[in-house]
Amino acid sequence: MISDIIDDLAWRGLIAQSTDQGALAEHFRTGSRTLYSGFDPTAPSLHVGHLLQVLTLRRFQEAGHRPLALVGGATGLIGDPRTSGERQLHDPPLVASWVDRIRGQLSQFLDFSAQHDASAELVNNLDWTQSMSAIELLRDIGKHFSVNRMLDREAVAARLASSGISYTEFSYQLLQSNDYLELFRRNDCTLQIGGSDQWGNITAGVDLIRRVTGGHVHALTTPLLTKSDGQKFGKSEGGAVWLDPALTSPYSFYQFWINTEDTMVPSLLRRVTFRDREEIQAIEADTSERPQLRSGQRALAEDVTTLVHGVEHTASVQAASAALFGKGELASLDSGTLGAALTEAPHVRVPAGELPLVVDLLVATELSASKSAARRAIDEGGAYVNNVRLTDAEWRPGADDLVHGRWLILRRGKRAIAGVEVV
RNA sequence: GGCAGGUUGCCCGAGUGGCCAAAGGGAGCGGACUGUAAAUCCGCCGGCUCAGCCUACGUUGGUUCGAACCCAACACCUGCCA
Repeated sequence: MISDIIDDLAWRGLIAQSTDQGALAEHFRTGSRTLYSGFDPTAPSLHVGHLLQVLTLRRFQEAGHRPLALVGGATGLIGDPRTSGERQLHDPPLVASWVDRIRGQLSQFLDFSAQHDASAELVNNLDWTQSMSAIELLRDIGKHFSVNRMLDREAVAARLASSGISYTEFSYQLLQSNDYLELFRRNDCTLQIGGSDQWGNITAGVDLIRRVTGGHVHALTTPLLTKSDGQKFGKSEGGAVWLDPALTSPYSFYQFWINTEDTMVPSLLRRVTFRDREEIQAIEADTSERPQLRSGQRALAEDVTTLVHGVEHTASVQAASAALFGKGELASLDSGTLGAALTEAPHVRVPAGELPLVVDLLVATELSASKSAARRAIDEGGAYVNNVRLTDAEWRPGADDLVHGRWLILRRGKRAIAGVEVV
């Protein structure tokens, strides 16, 4: 157990902003506390961007505190203002189905049977928001909010200056603040954590609690993960990296972390793994001395994939990655190893007989988005079959080209590999 | 409600009758280098039955041999006024 959780978070680079850090540290040093973080159901799954919050809840729990994971069944129906523009409202039944899926995902990261007072709990703000009347919201909650201050919030200000903002989204802050108030009353919850973009919403809750109850509670935000060029972290091949294996396969998930750029390895190891300081510092040293070994990326990918997909899947995708990206010839792998590796990677099955044109196979395996893109890849010298560069877009593989009589290994560029199994 | 401006490809943005699948930038992709990294350089970057054709510049209709560009109506956005 970590004796000083706040100190540990600071070392890990997980504190972007907080209310009085001395008081916060003291608060968590002197007893088992309850904290929460909220997750709005805006999609059927959480993605890697949410991971930081979930794992930070877990760190608090491992330090003996009680985490509440809130799913925004109510706030998800409203939508937190984004600078980019008004969100599209989703139908309540759809949001409800997302709530269920996200509850399941959250539950795998926290311990619900913990001893003492540290057992985690899942809560849904729809439970207390649904029954609230308009009068209650406006009189009991709204009266404590200054529109002047709400307008100062970055996302709101940006929207006012550009596309405008609906009353619906403008009201979001009231609901989130009320969540904090509710959890403070029900569970003596005294800390809310979130991404640094949530600072305004969280401190609004802190203020509300003080005004309504006189109570003093805390706020802590984690830095948003960004790449070295300032780009948003967590996108892969144009899409989000999801935690749901049906949306992002464990193989792709593992590959995402393996491809982490060197400069991000130290901060990610600290932020998303549970290794201790000595170990992380050793890995960092090794990564800077012998970066080509990618030991930091490997540790990172292994740990995060294990957290999200479990030990077994991690072992499978590690073996697959080692086979597909190993130095040896793919054809020298035995049939079982190759088959297992290609099954983890994206793959398609085609019937024996005359095989499709290679451009069609590139599309079928989603290595290329269209036939034009596939032809382009071949023209540019970026497409390979069985590690041999293709030169003819009209090429059609024959029986002789199959490895072990039934496999074709397709590759686009250096990293994207897919299998074709002839059955 | 009135007046003005705007709506272009994944994003930003130029284009105001034929030379426009549409400048430039970003993102993305490939190649070279390397380490499944970053940076850099080069190339690509709507689709297809690919020397051609089809879709596309808010929507619908019109003018024209020909429209992203002109006209009309509608929708939405922004600003100013009420």
